[in-house]
Amino acid sequence: MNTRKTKQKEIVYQVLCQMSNHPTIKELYDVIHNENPELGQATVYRNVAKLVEEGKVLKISTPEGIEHYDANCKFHSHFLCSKCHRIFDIYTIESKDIMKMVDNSLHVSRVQVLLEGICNQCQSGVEK
Amino acid sequence: MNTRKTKQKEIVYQVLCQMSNHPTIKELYDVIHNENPELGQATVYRNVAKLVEEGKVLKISTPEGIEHYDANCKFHSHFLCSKCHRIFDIYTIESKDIMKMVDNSLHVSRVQVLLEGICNQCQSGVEK
DNA sequence: ATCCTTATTGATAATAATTATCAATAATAT
DNA sequence: ATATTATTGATAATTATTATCAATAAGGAT
Repeated sequence: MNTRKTKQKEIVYQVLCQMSNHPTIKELYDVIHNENPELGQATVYRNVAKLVEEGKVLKISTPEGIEHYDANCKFHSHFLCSKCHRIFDIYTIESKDIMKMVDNSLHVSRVQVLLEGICNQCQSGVEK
Repeated sequence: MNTRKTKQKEIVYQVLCQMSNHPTIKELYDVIHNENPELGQATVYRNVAKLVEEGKVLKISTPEGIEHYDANCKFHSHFLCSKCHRIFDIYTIESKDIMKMVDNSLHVSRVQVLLEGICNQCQSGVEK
């Protein structure tokens, strides 16, 4: 007996799966806590960390500091809007095409591509 | 008169330029503070942030949480070793090749590529 | 060169994010 | 059903970053 299946961990994972906006821990916790007031935030931290270790959840690091999380672990890239700070998915980049550009003596287990710029909506003047 | 040239800012930049190991703020501060005991850490935080804004310094975000900084702003990618946690430069990836894979209606101002894996040295069993 | 204005600094307090602690609870092997 | 111990919940502790504010100094004006 080394790792146990708990209601809390299942809730954390399920809620994250339903969120497609790459939430921060805080945003994830708020949603979870709303429907499960007894589920504490330390538990959210612990379980998200475990899910990341297990490879079931992706941690997205941006230059804006706070980490975002994504239950979609199939390779894809992200676009961060410097204005509205939202993260969008980019599916047109293939990891194998990036790997072609890397010396194959390197043992690469993960590739993360982050684009930064102004999203179409912010570009077209729709103000915050 | 809007922004001033200060000794402190110059020191922060020069020391970072001499460090090729992508230091964290703490590592940068330690080196700076060693030779300039009067230069406080809030000043390092402030000036690094300014240099990043001005585009003279690059902020590198990794899934390990803390930010690293790089005075080399010419496009290049990074390889993070999951074992020794060092960051290596990768020069074989071209940003224009990545941009070819992105819908060109998107206004992209920066591209960040991070590879994760085990570096050659850790791979070959040289223990920590 | 001296004076003025105010951006910047240094020291530290405040805030925010994350991790550690620990008794109580609950998952699972026996 | 019982025993073992991983996990939880609540909170304290820690760490990282930002804000505050009086003192300093950059650099334009005189």
